[in-house]
Amino acid sequence: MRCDDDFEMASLSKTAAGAKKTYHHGNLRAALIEAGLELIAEKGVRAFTLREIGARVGVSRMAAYRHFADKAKLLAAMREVGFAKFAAALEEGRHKAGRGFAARMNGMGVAYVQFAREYPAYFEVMFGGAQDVAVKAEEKCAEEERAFQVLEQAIVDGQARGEVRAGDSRLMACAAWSLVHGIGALRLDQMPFAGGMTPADFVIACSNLLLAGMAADAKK
Amino acid sequence: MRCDDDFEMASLSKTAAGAKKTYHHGNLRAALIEAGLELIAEKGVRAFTLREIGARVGVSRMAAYRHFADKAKLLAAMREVGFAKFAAALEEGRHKAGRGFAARMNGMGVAYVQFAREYPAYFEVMFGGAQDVAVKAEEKCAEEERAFQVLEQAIVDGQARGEVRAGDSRLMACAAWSLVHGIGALRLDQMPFAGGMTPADFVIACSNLLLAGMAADAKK
DNA sequence: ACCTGAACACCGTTCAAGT
DNA sequence: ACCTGAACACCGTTCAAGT
Repeated sequence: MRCDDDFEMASLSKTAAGAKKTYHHGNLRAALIEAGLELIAEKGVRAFTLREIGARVGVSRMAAYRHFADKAKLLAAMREVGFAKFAAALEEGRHKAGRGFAARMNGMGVAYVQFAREYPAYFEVMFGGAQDVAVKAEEKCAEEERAFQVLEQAIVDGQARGEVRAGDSRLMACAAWSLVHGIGALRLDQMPFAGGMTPADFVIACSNLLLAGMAADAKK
Repeated sequence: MRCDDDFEMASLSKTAAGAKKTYHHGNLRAALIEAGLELIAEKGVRAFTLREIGARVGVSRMAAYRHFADKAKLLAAMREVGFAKFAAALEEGRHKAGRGFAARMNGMGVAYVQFAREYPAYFEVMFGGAQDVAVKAEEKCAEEERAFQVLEQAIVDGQARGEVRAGDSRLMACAAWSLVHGIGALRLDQMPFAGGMTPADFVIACSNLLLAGMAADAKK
């Protein structure tokens, strides 16, 4: 009943410039990625189907196979785009913050959780269980590693300036990453909190507890 | 080709006692839950289908509808069982640990991550993105709340005994929960670490950083 | 090269029956 | 009550064509 829709196949110009580029000329790939993200944002990963994406873009359900070997490969491409955006968001969070170690870490932490809230579709594709085992193997995309490096570098810098205790910087980066990831994944920042705390304040309050333990003058 | 398997429908006695109870006598519900967990453990949530589960238990693909309104309701039942098991694991982790605040928190943290590793099927059902929006609404099952209470109580106790700094115990519980959840969800404890650190050691090292910041004598 | 329709082996769910 | 088969509207993916 809603299968034979067959709606306007001629709607081609949807680029920002309004250029009349058709999908026959090279932008199908990007259009599929974008449509996939929109679909997930609207209806969740469960609704992510090649047929629906094709319909949204205005091509047959088989067109995607010209650009991606299978559904998993499209998801992997979306992951890559997501991590690039994510790494940029973390870097911006650090840059907009003050110059101190704690300020930078808090800035990145808030950016991390904000990203999860603002782009749930990306977050779901990047960290959700949508990928099957085959995709999990090749999970390590370059942009993911870069995002982690942004965080670890802040800790190394903090140690160099004597603001952070000595020790394995990678371990500390993992701890900081895990903390904010947990908040974002469990959406804890959106729970009602005493004192009408904003989501950002909540993240900073949690982050400060960990930072106090990572400080150069921390006990033990 | 592997559709018409139709293998032995007479395999009924699978209970621990070996009793000859058939699924016609009341244990179909539990059998479906168990088969669902096994299926997810073997092939991931993607492979979780009512048809396959029915085949494993030896009933038609429609039998499940006698006990669950739809697929989501079966998943919700599995969630409930999972959180009960999880809350018990956290409590055991606290009990087996020493009497100090840090020991208890570390014990629960290790138990949390160990649960994620040991029962990935439960963890996936409990926290994964498998649930669609409709299920997310009724997400708050009683056992989940209980698991959180176990953690928060440890912090309240720590404050009462002067081991933990003053402040919102719920916020601190959220921070501790988030930290170990992030480790478990991202499987960070299974990354190769310098010095041949065991998964449990890794969790404790991360946990100690946060605990230092939560201590009564922490700076700031 | 890039796109398509038909076909195949799967899904969840509804419905009308069977015991 | 509890279970079943047939049917319906969906899936991903393969294959043989179309331009």
